[in-house]
Amino acid sequence: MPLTLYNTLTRQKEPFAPLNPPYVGMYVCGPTVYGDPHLGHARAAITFDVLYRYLRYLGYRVRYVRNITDVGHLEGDTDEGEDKILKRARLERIEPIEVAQKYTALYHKAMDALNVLRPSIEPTATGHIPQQIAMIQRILEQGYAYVVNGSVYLDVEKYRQDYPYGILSGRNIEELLAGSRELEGQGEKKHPWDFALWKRAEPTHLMQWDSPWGRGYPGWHIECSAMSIHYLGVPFDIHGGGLDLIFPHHEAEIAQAHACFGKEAHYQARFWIHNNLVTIEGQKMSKSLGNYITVEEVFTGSHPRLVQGYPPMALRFLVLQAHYRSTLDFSNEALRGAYRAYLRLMNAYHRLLQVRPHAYSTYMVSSWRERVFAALDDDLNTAAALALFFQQADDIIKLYRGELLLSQVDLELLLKTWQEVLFEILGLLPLQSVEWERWQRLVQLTVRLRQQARAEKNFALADCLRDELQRVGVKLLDFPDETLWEVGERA
RNA sequence: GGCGACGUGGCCGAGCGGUUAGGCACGGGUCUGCAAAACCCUUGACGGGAGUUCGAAUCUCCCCGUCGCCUCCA
Repeated sequence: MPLTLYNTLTRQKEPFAPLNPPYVGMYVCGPTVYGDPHLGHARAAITFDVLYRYLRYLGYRVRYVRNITDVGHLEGDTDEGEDKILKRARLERIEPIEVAQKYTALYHKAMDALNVLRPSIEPTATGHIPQQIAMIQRILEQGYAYVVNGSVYLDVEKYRQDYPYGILSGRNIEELLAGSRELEGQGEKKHPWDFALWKRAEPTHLMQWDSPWGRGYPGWHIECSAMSIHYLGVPFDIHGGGLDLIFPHHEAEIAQAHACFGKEAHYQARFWIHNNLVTIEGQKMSKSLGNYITVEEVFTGSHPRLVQGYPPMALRFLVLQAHYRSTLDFSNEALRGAYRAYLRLMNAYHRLLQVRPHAYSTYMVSSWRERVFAALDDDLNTAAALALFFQQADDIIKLYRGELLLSQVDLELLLKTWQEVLFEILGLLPLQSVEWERWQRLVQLTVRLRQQARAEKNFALADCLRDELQRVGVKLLDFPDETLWEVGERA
């Protein structure tokens, strides 16, 4: 079965096939770097990280472009709004570019911790002003934009005569207009739904560039069109982002692509993929509401709503346990559950590494493996795929103890599936650290000492050792003939 | 007001016409020096109502509720 993905554009799952196999062009809207990376950033990054990893696993040569937005995006919806990065710069009393650099670094740090692979290309908006200007110029030449007072706007009314505006979001312009609030400060535009491609800058505006229309800065949506098309051509295979970007951001991108390149642009991308949002106790998390939890806070537990901190993989696992198109409600309980579940799987993996093959198998591995990949192929159903691993986790200790048997071939296939899916595709990290080997030997020694104490009926000492091990996060499994151990939560 | 999504057992979360999802937590039992783990067993679910169907958590309609987008946001 081929990989199928839900396409927002067509509102259905479609088999994925690249335009120019084996190459795949994928563009994902990255962060606007003016604040600490939060749970929403983590979810989006992990979602598309898994898609990226899976496409590569399937043998595609993927060029993955994820931008850094380091300019523009006004606070309000009027011409007088303040650029968010500039506002941050003013608050922190640093240069705008320092704001961008600082938060880009924090974003990278957080994503690295979550084992999110860096994209092939990570372009910045400020680094691609010429491409944006060129695109705007061409849109003007095609007659789909107009210049007013040093600003350039996309003429949606004109565009609608030739292309469907609202195709991605399912929006109807008349209704949109009727239902929208009265907006102030839009005097320059011919119609309220026109949007800026280029904005005239006041002399005091800190970030501005020369353009054919005077000093100014790019509009809200042009950077993604310009950069994606610059690196991937048009149309390209996959365009991704958060659900909240569908309108107006992605709708505007499609319009810009058509306005610039005509029907050849073909909705800019074949597949439009959107991940759902993270909620906190059922409520939307957003920068503007100020109720967001940062990735760093999850690690340290230093947020009023967090009971304690958890390692990065707990968060990654939590994200993976939900389908990317469902909302994910974040809570202490959910995070704790995810961490425990992660530990259980990783302990099973380490046990699996120690299993010895036998002459024959007592159960089938290949059919299980097929079901795992069928889940991934079904619109990246990571939750269903993980569920299948828990099924196996129960059997691994039996394999280890010889209560179930696998042949060399089956055992290798099982191990390969665990490694490929859990680590390579889902991007989880195993428990090992640089200290793992040394740590393991110390635990082993302590376990043996306890066994000896038990043999001598020195239960006080034996229980003391057990409690101490528990405190550093070692869980003991006593069998009649041996004692095994695995990694648990720290007491 | 328009567009869209969703309501699944204590919590999280798959399923999209008929088979146990799964995870976390919980109860009883076996085992154990005591525990843990394991195993066995049990409990407990599909917001409400009507309809389609041999059969619905899954399709249709209505109602209730929640959330998102329509303004920057992943």
